[in-house]
Amino acid sequence: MRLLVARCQVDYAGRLTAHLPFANRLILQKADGSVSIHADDRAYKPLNWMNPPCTITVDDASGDDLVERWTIRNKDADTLTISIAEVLHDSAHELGVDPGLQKDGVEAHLQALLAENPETFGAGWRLVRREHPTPIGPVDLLYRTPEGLLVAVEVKRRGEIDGVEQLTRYLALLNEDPTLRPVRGVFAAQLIKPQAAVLASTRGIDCVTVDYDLLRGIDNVEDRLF
Amino acid sequence: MRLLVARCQVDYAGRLTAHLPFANRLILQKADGSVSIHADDRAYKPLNWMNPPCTITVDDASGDDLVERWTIRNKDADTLTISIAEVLHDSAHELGVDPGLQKDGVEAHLQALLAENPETFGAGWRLVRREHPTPIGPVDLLYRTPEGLLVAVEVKRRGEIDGVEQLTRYLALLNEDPTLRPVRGVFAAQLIKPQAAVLASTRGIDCVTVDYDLLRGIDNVEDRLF
DNA sequence: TTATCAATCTCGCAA
DNA sequence: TTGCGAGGTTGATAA
Repeated sequence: MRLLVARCQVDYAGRLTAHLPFANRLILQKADGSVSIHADDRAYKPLNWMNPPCTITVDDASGDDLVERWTIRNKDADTLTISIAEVLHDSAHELGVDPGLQKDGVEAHLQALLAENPETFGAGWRLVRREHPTPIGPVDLLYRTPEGLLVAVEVKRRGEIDGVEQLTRYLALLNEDPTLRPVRGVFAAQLIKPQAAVLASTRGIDCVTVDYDLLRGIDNVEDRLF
Repeated sequence: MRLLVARCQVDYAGRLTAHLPFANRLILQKADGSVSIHADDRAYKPLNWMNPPCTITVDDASGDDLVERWTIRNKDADTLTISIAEVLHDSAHELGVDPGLQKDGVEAHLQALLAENPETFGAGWRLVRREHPTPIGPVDLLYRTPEGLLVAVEVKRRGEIDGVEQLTRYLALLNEDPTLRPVRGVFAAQLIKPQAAVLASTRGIDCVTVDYDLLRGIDNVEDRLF
């Protein structure tokens, strides 16, 4: 990884065109060839960047009163041009391959917990299938109630309007099949936004707010029993 | 901006929990207090980060064979813990405030061009209003055809299924108003994905693929005439 | 390769 | 403050 602190001007041309006037910035060149330009604020997002794979060409541009000019291109012919006027710091470091991030608590885990705990929705519910395939995508969870009715469940970490729309499309499709009909819908999330809840109710979809920590607790208790 | 290259272990607890085992990484501490941790690949996304505003506490952790332990917290009590075992590089740089990015070519510009060129959709079309307000959000463009019919246009850079859903909601609402009814819909984008086009046709919505460069050309020609 | 969907999304704007 | 939509979204996964 090369760390370059420099007074520079940056131009990007690709899906949009963007320009950064001369100022002091950090330029990061990584082992995969990627480049990013950071200002002295915001943790997450660089001012400009070029994702790998890309190629870097370095030109002498002393005629333009520059130390160097970098031209970085990817396969879509997007170009990032960095005009370096003054170098304030330049160092390189061998970091090696990163062992990578271990995550927990995402939607997949929530779905798995709900698959293992059908009673979250109602007494006597049974899981029919996870990721039930349809032509327009998989239904997260499909249950059968004690009355023998099918219920399609859409799981989100945060329940927003898009999720209700998605479930609505699944329900319309499932209810076209006479062997399944009638199929009800349940929108399950850790947090359901009011607008999503209102839209769901107009569609006849029930909302269930899920307590992730509680479910995980139930799961742990069951683990201990077995 | 402080640049720290160090062998470190990182733990995040917030919306999810995540763990990074010991390895050499770049730690960026910026003037706004934010912190990000980068591996030697990927231009855009840090492995871990904490957005501003946040507070950093530095502890001596020599008892754990560490140089330092940083604990970073935001207002939601998310915590990012960086355990630093060895420092390979440490430098600080005054960059000043960045003049910021100048952009062109986003959806807003596309919408402006379409507002100025109603004939893109049909001869004799007139613009009624940009950002026509409704209770569920603004309709991008509202036109009247030579026949006196209203047409709501949703503009996207890339036309996908969500955009069709959005326009459908607007049309349902507009058509509830007897003083406007009937209102047709047009989905306009630089590129319309097949799935979106199919969904639009089932909703009776027309699709128009817009050539941004051509429109901009027309615009330039008009500028010259005036 | 393409399509789909989640993300500690981030970021900006408006109510 | 919250909500909503765009983003050079990025990134992962399945078809």
